Amino acid sequence: MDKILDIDNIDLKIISLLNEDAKTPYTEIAKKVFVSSGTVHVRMKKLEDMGIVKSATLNIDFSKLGYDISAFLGIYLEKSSLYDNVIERLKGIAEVVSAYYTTGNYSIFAKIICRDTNHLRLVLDSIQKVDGIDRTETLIVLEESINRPIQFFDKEK
Amino acid sequence: MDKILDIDNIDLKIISLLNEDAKTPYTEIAKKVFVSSGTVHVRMKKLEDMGIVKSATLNIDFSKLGYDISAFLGIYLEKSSLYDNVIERLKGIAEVVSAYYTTGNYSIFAKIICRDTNHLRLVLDSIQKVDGIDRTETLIVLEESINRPIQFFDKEK
DNA sequence: GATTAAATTAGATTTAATCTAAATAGAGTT
DNA sequence: AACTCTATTTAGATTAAATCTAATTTAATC
Repeated sequence: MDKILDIDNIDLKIISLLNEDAKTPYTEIAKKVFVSSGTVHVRMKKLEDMGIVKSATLNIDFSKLGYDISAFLGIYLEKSSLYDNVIERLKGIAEVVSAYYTTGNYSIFAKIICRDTNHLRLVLDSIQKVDGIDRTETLIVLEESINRPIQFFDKEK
Repeated sequence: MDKILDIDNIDLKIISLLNEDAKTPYTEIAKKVFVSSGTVHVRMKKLEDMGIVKSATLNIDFSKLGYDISAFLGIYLEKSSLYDNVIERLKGIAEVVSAYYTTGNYSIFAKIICRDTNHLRLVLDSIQKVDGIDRTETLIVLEESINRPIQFFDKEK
């Protein structure tokens, strides 16, 4: 029953290598993991079928694309029962890239990405207008010091 | 001088499409953007050379890999001048996946991913032992309701 | 409208992905 | 231990894509 039991070290190594660069050819992965490229295919197919590997995305430097400001938002709701409604509304705001239900003071914890301070102001306005949102606290990101995938294998040690 | 001027709608469409699925063949991207696959290559090479597209990573369902708990940490430092030192120490903790310098109360805002509550406790312990960290506030993620890339083109409208 | 520079394209070549069938390895049974 | 069944891995063949090059088209400037 436990999905984790179906995953061995070969799977984890494949995931780790592809997580560093998802465009690495399976033939190259195969060499590093000491199996055939066919096996890499079979394993990746399994991982995708199991829903463990969902897709591959680009790692984009948004600031170089003119999206210079990102911010975390702590959102307070009027009633916590409004959670689902508010999430649906947030999905309609393109600048919202993530939203979480978390323990702590906030009802919703979200992240937004904007071009500049003016754009940020517009986005905050549209979020504050969403029915059910009481108030928000904004943590503007001034520096991203760490941003990396989980490390399954400790390289240092 | 402005990097954004070098980027046109073709670039943005290519990025958008590949951001949904980075493994989409360039030939297929080419059809959707109405250019040749050679152009997609040239554009992607340009975007990579400019550092706009940094790499491609897998989108992994960590809970299915046994990493069931993620949490945001608001970290208070004894002195804000200790920022760089503390970041270096956090880089040594495998479970820390991101860390930011933000406005607001916290000196550092970080995210960690753990297997279970016991693992979380161990990681929090090791973080609280880092020299320079005064105290931490933990926001445990109970549900991830939104997690998506920026949408350059509004699909809804 | 001619000239130059830049970007795009088609087509050839190299490389990788994918598929299939055979070989191997593993687990359980007698 | 030999046998059977099953699952996994592999090599090799086929299909498809990436990559490279040279030619063409497009755009910009005079």
